Amino acid sequence: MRMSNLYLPTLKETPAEAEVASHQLMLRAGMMRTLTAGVYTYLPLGWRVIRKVEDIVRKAMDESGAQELLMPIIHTADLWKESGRWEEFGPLMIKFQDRKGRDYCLGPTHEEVVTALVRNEIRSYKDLPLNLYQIQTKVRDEIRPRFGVMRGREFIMKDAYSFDVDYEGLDKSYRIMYDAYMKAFTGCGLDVRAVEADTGAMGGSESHEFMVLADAGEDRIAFCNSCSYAANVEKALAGEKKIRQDEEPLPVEEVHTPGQKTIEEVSEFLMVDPAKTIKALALLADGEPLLVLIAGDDQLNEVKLANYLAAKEVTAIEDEDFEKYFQSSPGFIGPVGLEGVRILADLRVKDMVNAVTGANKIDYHLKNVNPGRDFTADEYLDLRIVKNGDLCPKCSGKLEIKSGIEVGHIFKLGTKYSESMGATYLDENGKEQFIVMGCYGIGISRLVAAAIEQNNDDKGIIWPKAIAPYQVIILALGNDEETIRVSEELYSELTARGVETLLDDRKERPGVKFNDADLIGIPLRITVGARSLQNNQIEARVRRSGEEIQVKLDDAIEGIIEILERIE
RNA sequence: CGGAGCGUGGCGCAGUUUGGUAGCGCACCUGUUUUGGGAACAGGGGGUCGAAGGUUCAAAUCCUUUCGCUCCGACCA
Repeated sequence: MRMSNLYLPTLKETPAEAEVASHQLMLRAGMMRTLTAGVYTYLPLGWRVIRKVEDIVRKAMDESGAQELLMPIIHTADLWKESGRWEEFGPLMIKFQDRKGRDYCLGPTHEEVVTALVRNEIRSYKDLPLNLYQIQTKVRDEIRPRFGVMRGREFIMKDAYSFDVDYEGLDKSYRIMYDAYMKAFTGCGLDVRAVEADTGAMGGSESHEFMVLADAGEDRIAFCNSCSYAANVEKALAGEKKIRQDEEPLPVEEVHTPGQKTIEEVSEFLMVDPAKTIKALALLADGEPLLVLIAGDDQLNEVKLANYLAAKEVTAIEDEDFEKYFQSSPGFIGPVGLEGVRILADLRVKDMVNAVTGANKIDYHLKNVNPGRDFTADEYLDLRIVKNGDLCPKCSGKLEIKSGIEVGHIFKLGTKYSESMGATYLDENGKEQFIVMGCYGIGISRLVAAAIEQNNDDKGIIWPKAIAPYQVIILALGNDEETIRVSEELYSELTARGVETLLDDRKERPGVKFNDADLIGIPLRITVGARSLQNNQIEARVRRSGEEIQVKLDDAIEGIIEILERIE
């Protein structure tokens, strides 16, 4: 492609709307433009990268035995009502009506549609296993779209659905997808880690997320420093740490703590370590009041709690509703003497000795509270968010927390959708059975953003070769005859050899060309200009390493291809 | 939805406190000279100051309402 003809509006300045590197660079490098929050147009350069990623993913899927199809974006409401997710997904879906007043939504995901398809076609165990996938635009009215294409309201996703006769088959299908995903991500030149994950709104049993480690990531992942354990902190279990307490339990003491409500305030006021305080959280689990106790220096993991309670919604009790359930006010509640409310406590609370907690009396706390002696929790379980340095649940190592971008997620769904939507087959005995399903997603557009997060410097993007929009960019510096002749020749020969090449033939000054080439991140830059043509040479420069190589003009094409082959 | 901030040519911003009829840099167009890391000079085009209503002789500026965007939380590929 000649850059004089390419629609590539690069920006010298960073648009104010963009905060993270990938968002800024996608705008600056002329890859995309904003229509409204979380909705973007891909310009030619950006779309080329998207298509590169799609092709790599498509190849990995096809090789795994999955088959590509294309499902509609418009979904009928009755399908979603069948699965029970019309209400569950609620405002996340863009809903609308047609001229007859019938309800629809734009597909945020396709379990319903694919299950409706398959239940009509699959009759026999002989038709299974089956894996169907598509690459398509998904629409989700995210509460807070952000970071450009990282969390858009409209995004490109590869979604696959597996159908098996039993759980053993699902395990196999799941493993095949797991491997295909690693292959696809590696093929894109990304450093991706698979981590254990919560199943969330998808339902089902086992689940893994594929994370690109990057500071801009919205997810926190716990890695063990000595074994292979890795999990999203939503899911990560806390290793049980027996705290040896040498202290003798002391008698409970009521202390006046006027206006001291938060753990920080109380621990500072009483001069005790926050780890020796008990945080009491007043919550409503599907309308049921609940007191949750965790150590003052821990945070409640709401996912763990909701999963344990099998609750749809866990929320904090609003200040104005507080009196309905408790005698005191927020900031002064505690488990001692509390009646009529279920108490759940984190395992760490169980071992605490002489702790501080609310006295259930405004402006008072209790010192020297001892679990078991002064109050009884209905249950002790793992409820906290793991922290840096926590024990690994699988071995004796320690956990380290890192940020990551979720580029893929795979789920063992089981029979959640086949049961609610009646997708069955006949087994060898002629008996009707529910199809066992799995679902598997890759955020194609997010993956592009993640790749940029992982590969950039102060000059711009540094594309991994596999997903670079072009492999080589030729800069023609100056408009003397020789420069033009040589760069044109190189351009047409490289193109003929199948090397995707950009020719910067614009009437721009050298500095502009150098900077644009760096900004759009083409892996290999070739500079043609009078300076080195004098010595019958052209210059090659590797974007990532900065390495500069003089290439003899006589054998330039072979030289360029050779360099290109050893670039990652 | 809760908290914070911002809307002024395509992009980045000043002007708003103290009302006086819109400005700077980049980009764009024309010409000349330039040409190895975002050129110089000269000339030029483009903005109902997010929108609506109000106060005033006069509103980008003050008041009310509203829309949009960004950031922090719950959601997720």
